[in-house]
This record gives sequence, structure tokens and C-alpha cells, in this order.
Amino acid sequence: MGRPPKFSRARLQEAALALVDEHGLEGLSMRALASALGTGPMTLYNHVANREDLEVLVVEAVLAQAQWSRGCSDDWREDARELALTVWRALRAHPRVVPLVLTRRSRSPIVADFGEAMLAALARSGRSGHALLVAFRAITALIMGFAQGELAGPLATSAGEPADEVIERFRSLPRDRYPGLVDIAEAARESDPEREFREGLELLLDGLSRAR
Amino acid sequence: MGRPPKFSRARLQEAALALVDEHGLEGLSMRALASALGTGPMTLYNHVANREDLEVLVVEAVLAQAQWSRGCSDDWREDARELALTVWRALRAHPRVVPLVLTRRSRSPIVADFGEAMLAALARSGRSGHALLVAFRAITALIMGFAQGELAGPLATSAGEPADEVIERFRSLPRDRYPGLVDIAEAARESDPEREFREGLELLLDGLSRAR
DNA sequence: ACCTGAACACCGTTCAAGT
DNA sequence: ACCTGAACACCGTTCAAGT
Repeated sequence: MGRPPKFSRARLQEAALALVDEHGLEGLSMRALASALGTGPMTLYNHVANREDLEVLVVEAVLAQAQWSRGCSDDWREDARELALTVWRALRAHPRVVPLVLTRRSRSPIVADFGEAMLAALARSGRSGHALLVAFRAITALIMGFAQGELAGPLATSAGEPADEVIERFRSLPRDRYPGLVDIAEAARESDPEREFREGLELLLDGLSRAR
Repeated sequence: MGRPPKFSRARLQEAALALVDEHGLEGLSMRALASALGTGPMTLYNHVANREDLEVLVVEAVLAQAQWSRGCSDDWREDARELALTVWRALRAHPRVVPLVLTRRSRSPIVADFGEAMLAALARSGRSGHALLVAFRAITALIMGFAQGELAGPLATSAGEPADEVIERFRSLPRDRYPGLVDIAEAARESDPEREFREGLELLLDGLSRAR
């Protein structure tokens, strides 16, 4: 006997994302999500295969927020930059989901479409085949790596500890042993994440412009 | 009454890493580790604060395998390259630990020492302060991002699915809609991870050489 | 100082039954 | 087709007691 679903997959996705945004990764459980949706845990299994499947759904909810103009400009660097920035911003909007984005694999068309758009831009730098593959791997690595670095890297600013404290911790290292770390910790005080990402991205784009 | 520890912290670290290497992340539990060490779960709490602490220990076991020569050459690019490669290789030697490396933060001297060595190399490109910070963030992002990409990126080759299958999956996409993805999937067939990383790294080093 | 068993409050998921 | 309660086999961790 056909029964209408109690809630849509989209509703479930939205509720799961809200749970992680608000309570972090450990706030996401089948049971917690179920009660947020007003049902029992087992109901979720009508919409989702298992917990990992649910996590992929959360990842895709975040990635879906990356939007870009479909056409392309006459400057491939500008296109690649726009694409990279929109993904990076989507990740930054949901910092507590980043660990999931880094570790779960999605086969959603969102990922393929983004990849294809980025490849279209990079191809216009004059690359194809192996060189295009390397360029693609490098730029996606840079995006994910910057997101990771803010979350868990040496100068990570999130994850509970306030930014100023992390910087202070590095600033107070022995200056003779760690002059470089002290230096960048000072610089980090009057910097911001988007600027750092943009300038880091520009370094790679410079490399992509030069080599052939 | 002073009792000698039943096992050292190093022994615990080693056993935990072995557990993850062999059975993956889900094979690591307080209970499984305890029985691998021949005791009850609660004994572990004499050596480790909690599960997260244990995970950081595993991360540090992997990072500790990154070794580099202390002196520096007359070529900063060569030094940065060596440092990046040694970390990347350490990560690759323990693919199932990578998700932990991406998401857990360590305050071990290993991390600080690596950072300082890398900064020393990058500083010799003529950078300091904010520009040095950006260069550092970019190169660490590239390293971690490449490790992430192999694990969970669009063309990821690990995570159960064999490399050939992933590539085949992309190769069989509609060529008119995803020409770029099909192209790099073909290229990926006769490529290897270290080559891709080396060449991706070179792109960033090119960018670091040019800009000032 | 270090070890440890029992117990508690959670998990994800199987199963079998409902509509 | 979709829902759901009971039950199972796990977790990490607190507590209280041992040496």
C-alpha cells in the first residue's frame, strides 16, 4: 500500500546540516536527527542507507551552496579564481562540516559539474591530458588544503580555541628556535582568512600562467 | 605505592597505529586497542586522556616518520621540495590515517619543527611577514590537499574502490557533457600519485619564484 | 602511581511487525 | 511503499575499589 513519505529527502538533508552547524559533528546521530524530525530513528532508514550515506548528504548540502556563472570570461585565471572562491566560501560558511567534506566522497553531479567547469578554465591555460590533470589536482588540493589548514593546521584558528590565543601561543615560542613561526604568527594578527586564500591561490595561478 | 607502567606510551602509540593501518579507522577503539595490548579498556586511561587524545597520538606517529636533513642547501626550492615530499610520503605510507591527520590538531614539536624548517626555506625566497605566511599556508595546503585528494577527492583512488574502476567510471561519463573529466581520467591511467604531487608542487614553486 | 571490573549512557543497525 | 518499537552488539567513559 503506497504511503506518502513523512518528509522529503531535502528536508532530512536540511535538518542534518542544521544539526551539524549548531552542535558539531558529534551532534549528528541517527537518533538526534530522528527526534529533530519528530520520529523514531528507524524511520530515517527509509530515506538513507546508513550513517555514512547521511554524512555524504550533509557534504552535498554544503557543496551545493557553491554557485558560479555558467558562461566563461575571456580570462581563464578569472574563471578559475571565481570557481575556487565560491567553493572555499561555501566551506567556510559551514566550518563544522569541513571534516566531513575532507573525508567523505560524493558522487553527486555537483562535484562533476564543478570539476568540469574548473577543467574548462584550466584547459584555456593551454593544458590538456596529464598537464591538465596535474593543474586540476593542484588547484583542488589548494582549496581543500586551505579549508583544512584553518580547521586543523598548525595555525588553525577554529576548533574551539579562539584565533588570538593560537597566535599568542605561537608568538610566545622561543624566538631563537622558531623565528619563522613567530614571524608569521605576528603577521597572522592583522590578516584574514579570505585574503590569505586569495593570495595563496594567486601564487598557484602565477605558476600555472608561467609553466607550459 | 609506585607501580611501573604496564607498557610505555610509545608501545601504545605503536599498537594504535598498527590497528588503524590494518583495520582502518573503525578498527580503532579503546576496547580493541586494550585487548591488542592484553589488558582491559580502562587501563588505557592511565596513559591517554580520552579517545581524541589517542587519535592525536596516532597522527603524531605518522608525522614523526617525516625526516629531513637539518642543514640547508643553497637552493630554497630544493629544500622546500624535500620537506614537502617527506611529509607527503609519510602520509602516503599510512593512507587510513590520513582522515585523522586532516582533522586532528597536534601540538607536537614535530609539527613546529617541520613548520620552522619550511619557513626557513620559504624565507630564502625573499619573503617575510604576511607574504611568508601566505607562502606557508599555500604549501602546507597543497601537501594536505594532495593527500586528501587521493583519499576522497573526485578522482580518489583509495577508499575501497580500485583505481582502475574510479578512472573507468569517469571515462564512461558522457563525453560531450564532461570532456575535461574524461580527458584527465584518461591521463590518470598512465600516471602515478608521486609524479602528480611533484609536478603540482612544482607549479606552486614556480609561482613562489616569480612573484615577490 | 598504576591497574581494573562493573555499570551507565549512549551509539548504529537488524528484525519483525505494522499500515 | 513507508513507518516503527524492541532488541542486539557495540561504543567511550565514570566510579569505586584494588595493589
